[in-house]
Amino acid sequence: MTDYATEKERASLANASDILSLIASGTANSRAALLAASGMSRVTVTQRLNVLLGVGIVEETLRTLPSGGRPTRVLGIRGSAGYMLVADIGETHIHLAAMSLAPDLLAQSTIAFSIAEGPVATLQRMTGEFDRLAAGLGQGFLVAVSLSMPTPVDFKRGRVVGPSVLYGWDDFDIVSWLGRHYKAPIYVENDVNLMTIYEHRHNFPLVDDMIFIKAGTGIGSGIIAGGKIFRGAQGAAGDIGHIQFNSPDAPLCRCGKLGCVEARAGGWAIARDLAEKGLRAETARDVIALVEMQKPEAIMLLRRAGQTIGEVASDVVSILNPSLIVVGGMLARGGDFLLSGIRELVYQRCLPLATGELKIILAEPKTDSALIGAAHLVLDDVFSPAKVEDFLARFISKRPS
Amino acid sequence: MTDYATEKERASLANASDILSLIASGTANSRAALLAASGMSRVTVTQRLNVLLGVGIVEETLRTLPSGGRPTRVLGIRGSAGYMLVADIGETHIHLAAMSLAPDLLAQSTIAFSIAEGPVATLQRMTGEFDRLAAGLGQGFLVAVSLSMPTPVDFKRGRVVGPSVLYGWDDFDIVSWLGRHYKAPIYVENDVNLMTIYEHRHNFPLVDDMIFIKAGTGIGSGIIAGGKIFRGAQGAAGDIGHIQFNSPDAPLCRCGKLGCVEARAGGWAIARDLAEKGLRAETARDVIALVEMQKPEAIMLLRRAGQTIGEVASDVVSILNPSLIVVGGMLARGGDFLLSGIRELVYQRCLPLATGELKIILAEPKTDSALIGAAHLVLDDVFSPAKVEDFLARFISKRPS
DNA sequence: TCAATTATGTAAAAAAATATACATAAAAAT
DNA sequence: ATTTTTATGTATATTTTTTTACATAATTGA
Repeated sequence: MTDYATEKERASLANASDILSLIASGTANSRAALLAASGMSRVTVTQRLNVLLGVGIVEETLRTLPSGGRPTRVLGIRGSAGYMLVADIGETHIHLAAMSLAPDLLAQSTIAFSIAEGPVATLQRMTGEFDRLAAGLGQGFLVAVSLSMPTPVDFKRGRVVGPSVLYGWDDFDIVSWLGRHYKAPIYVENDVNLMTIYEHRHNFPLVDDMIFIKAGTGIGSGIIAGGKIFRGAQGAAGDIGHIQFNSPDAPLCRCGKLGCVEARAGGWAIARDLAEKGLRAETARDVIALVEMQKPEAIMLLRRAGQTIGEVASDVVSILNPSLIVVGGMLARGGDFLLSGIRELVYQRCLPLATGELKIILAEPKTDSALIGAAHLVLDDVFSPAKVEDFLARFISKRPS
Repeated sequence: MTDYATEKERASLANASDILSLIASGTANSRAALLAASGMSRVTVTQRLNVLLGVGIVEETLRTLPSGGRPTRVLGIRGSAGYMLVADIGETHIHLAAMSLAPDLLAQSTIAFSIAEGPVATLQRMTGEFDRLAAGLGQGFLVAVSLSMPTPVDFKRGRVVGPSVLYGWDDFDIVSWLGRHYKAPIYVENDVNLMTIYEHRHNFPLVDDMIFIKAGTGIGSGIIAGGKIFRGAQGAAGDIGHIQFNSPDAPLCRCGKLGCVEARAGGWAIARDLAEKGLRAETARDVIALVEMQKPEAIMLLRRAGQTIGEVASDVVSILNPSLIVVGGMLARGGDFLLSGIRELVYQRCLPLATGELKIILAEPKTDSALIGAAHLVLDDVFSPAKVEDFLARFISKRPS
């Protein structure tokens, strides 16, 4: 008898998946909108939605929308229906967290990390910490694990690729390793792409074509093309830090080439130039500290860095014609000192057609944007039309009943 | 009685639209594949497919695929089910054609054109010529009209945008004007994007991320990102001709800026430099003629142009990480003299991660690739899941019965 | 040649979805 | 307060789709 009921439930849930996807993506957030968006009859929508409400993956929010008549009751994913484990691996620390499906931070912690540590030891310590965080939540459904890496990542294969600052991680099969520990999808993505996803999903969900530039110790960017993150063939898209400009004084980059953007405008390059002038600076943070102390040398170099970034940004604008550029990373805390140079070069170099509607703005300083981006990445993928059915199957079989 | 039958037919056709879309996109090309791809039952697929075969929009091709058992009968759009009117507006001529849905050339003609002529007079002459071409086909179903423009185009709005070489076309509502003459969708797109679509759909349909560079009198490019043409916010994406490089000898560009790629490596720039050296050259064609005559000056300048294009191509590779770059346009007829410089700079400047799998090749010389691209654009859009239903409705109401 | 394999068609029964018609609910507009 | 408007629920008849079961078709491989 129970078996029969479960069978029934399984079948209903499979059918309900397209509705769940519409709700999760924000395409439709009410019964009326679901009717229009799904093309199904009201009876069917009602019935399937009730299944989703019944198993607790969707909820009626407290919010309503005025409609001219009876207000629309807003539907949404139930944040507490499951949790994600996310981690942002930096160059000195790893920031770990458990997040709800809202996505909201449920619990977090930070552990030390050395780029020399190697993947196995690191992942072992991470799973230990993840397990501790998860235990604090009590029972719950693990939706996915999602990692932010400070290196290029081949997203499809779930691996660090290319010469990386992380020793021993190149081509290490992170997904398989973590897959032995967690029976849930594992995502691995580059930190700049995740910060880009955060800015897009969290702040500018309606902008279809935008760029996020991270100006920190290094310089990188992420691309939203047609509303989706664009990764390129190897996941290396947006790598603007090592675009070269010729000039008589082209400085040597840490990649071994001359005149890279990063060697001119990255935090480490500015720190190098400041040190030459006798000021103590090693990191992007030090540079910003000096700028905030109004040191003229630091301000001048940050302005010049803005121009260099503007030079490469103008290439990006000519090639991609975005409608928005968001500038983040530690150097963005230098505010207009950085931004004005970027704007100057972009408006000087690009054709009016491309700059007419273009906005170039600063990101809010936010230390955990990659972490939240990692959560958004999970939600976008797990609830996508192609995968939502798998999600639901896992959800009903694993949820505490 | 006939009314009832028509009602029935209409309803069946609306349901059959998703199957038509799968066939047209190449996602499924057999009954078995349709079963798998559509998720519908065999009975339903058979029935709907029979409707499509019955009205003559789909056909069983002569081709079969070995399967290990009974061979798969391959399905496809019936080429003669309708025709498209396409035109490639160049700077001195307009190339017009009627094309089948294959897409194959059914009839074509060329008329003179002056960039000073203005849109109304031009479109009037074009419709006259289109009507003549269509009359030669006898009765038939007009699927769409599609135009290739030698200027930036805002595809969504169907208009020429930005300062253009065509006087009076800027912001002229081409779609509305032609819409009064033809009761069919009207498409207007930039020629480089259409050449890009041609290369992608015709030669490299499986490549998801590629760039087409047109090196002719001017220099432009088109971007395929995630398997689709990428246009950017204003349709200006791929505009690499006016990316600037600093150098002491930066030449003046026709856009008014100094040091643009086009002013260094465009056909007009090379002709300018050749003329300075006493050789007679005005167009990209003249330049290639001199190269084919083995004139050392011309070869040298073409090589150098290749390096300049390689410089901007390396920016594109860093930003987009494509897996293929196709180089076309008149200058591409210079073969390795152009290509080697491009390759040299890209491999020198880009990180191995981005260049490891990258292929850089020449396009086949083909004068009507924009024209065929214009046809592919129509087919991709008209049979897209979102629009295929409209297509079918128009098809049954207008087809000769 | 014959078995194995995959492709494809279809009748009949069962299941699912829709259309129709009639409800109630909760706000804004009057 | 009452009407209007939009949101939403549901029983019933009807229509559509799927499932099941049994076919035939056209190859490859033993």
